[in-house]
Amino acid sequence: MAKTDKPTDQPSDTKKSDRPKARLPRGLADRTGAELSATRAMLEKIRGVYELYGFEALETPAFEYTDALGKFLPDQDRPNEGVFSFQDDDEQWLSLRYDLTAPLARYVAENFDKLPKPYRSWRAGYVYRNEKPGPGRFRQFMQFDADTVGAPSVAADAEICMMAADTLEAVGIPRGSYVVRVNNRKVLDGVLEAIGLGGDENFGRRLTVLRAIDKFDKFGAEGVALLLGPGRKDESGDFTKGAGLNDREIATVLSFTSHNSTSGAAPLLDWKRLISTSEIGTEGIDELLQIEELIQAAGYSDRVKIDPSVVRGLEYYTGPVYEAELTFEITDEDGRPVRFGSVAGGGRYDGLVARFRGEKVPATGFSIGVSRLLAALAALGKLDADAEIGPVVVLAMDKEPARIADYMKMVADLRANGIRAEMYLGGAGMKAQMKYADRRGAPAVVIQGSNEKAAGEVQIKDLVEGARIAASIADNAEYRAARPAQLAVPETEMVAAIRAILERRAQGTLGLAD
RNA sequence: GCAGGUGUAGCUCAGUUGGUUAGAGCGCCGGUCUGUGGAACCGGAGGUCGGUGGUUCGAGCCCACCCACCUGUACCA
Repeated sequence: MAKTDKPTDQPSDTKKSDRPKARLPRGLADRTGAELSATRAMLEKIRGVYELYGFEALETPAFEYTDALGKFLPDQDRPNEGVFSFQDDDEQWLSLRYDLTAPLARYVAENFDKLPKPYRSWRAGYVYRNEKPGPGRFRQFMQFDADTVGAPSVAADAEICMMAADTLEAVGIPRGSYVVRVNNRKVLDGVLEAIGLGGDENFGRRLTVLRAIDKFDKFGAEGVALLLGPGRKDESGDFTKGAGLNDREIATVLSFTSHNSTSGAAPLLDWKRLISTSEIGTEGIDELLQIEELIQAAGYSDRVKIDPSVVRGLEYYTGPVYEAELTFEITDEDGRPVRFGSVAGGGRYDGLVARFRGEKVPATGFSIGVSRLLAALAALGKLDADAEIGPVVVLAMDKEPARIADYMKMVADLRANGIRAEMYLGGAGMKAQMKYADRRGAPAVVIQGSNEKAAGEVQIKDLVEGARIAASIADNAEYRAARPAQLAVPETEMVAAIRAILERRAQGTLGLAD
């Protein structure tokens, strides 16, 4: 920008206070190079597993009619509570999807007659939730779902649990560093019945109890007991009201849910005796026994385990529920342990399609939180995070049109040979151009001033090698004079020389681990 | 939503008992340089001190309200 001595020379006709502030809305994120390619690679791996299991692709739009999405209808005062909503020309409410299951239910209901049953599909895409963002929690995030619609058998549930395990391993989570935990909502219902919380009038308290159980991994048995009983006070002194159960009832609930993940039929049979008075509970246990049997037969017992503390979506799931949890711990930069917890979850939702069709359509599905899984992989060091190799940069040493044409020709030659290349298009001098090339991650630059031009040569500098050599040169004058990792070649050999550098770089990357 | 905390340049922070034109380091942009990334030197951009209102001759500093962010918690399809 030109030097100015008067503020009236402002190039913009807007006053500073009128200019918008360049800022990202909270809870959203920009993503660039390495992260994007890592995401792409991960999505490909997940897709590979899903398709191997026989699921087919489906894409639905980012928004739907609000009533098709479910119970989160906007009201006049707070139309965007929880979901982002807006009105169409004809006043109908539309909402951004908050998961990929509700749109699937709509799609299946709308196309029911055309689809093979069971219908097995996968979907990947961004979903939107208008809630308070936090670390690792965004208002736009990606999910990757697979669902089987029209299959009443628990074999469909067992299959999805096994697929979840295969998927986590495919993206690089080692066996033993995760567990897929399975429960059955019917068992929890049976427990609730056993402590006298059956019936419509206890709906609210049932929710409170289930929410308390869901906090097991966060607060432990004592914390959950407080939430089941009188309530719990957190670190800031804020108080959470409890479910008001008495000691015996609390003990009953905990006798189920405080078990760690298990496998084998024995504990299940114990639990079955405990809730033998409850018909629904007994049914739930029987389903879990079947799942356990299928999992054992397929050899997944070390990865997929029964765990009666899994709760998941409260008013949503009707049978088996599952959750994939990462079990390793990582410490953050402050040395505090970070748990990633659940990276995927799902369950059976026999009521969702019925909303549209009246008749029950049993379905079971599973959703991976792509962003969270990606963060976990990054922490594990499992991301293919080789820094992207930038383009070869041809420096614009002279700015006359004829010379620019020369540089453009060089770039064209490189591109014709499949080498990523560009001419420096900015207005700055050579030093700034070198900085630019450095920042772009360029493997090499091509330099041709008038001297080189007269000699029919170009200077080619290997930036990676150059940086290495430069590290041992302290004095600036010496550094400049040395021109490290730079060689002059005839113009006709420019492409070959660049290619040699790129090949050396590609090999060097493998050995750079030390 | 609730509870607690924090707001001065892109980042990390100074800023006297309230007193002229709000500073530093790092970063950023450019130059010194027919030339070379890092280093050095020189120059530059960048702040209505989170916002609004109040007290005062005078507010970055005091008061009120609001907003944003952080931590915990609630909710989470």
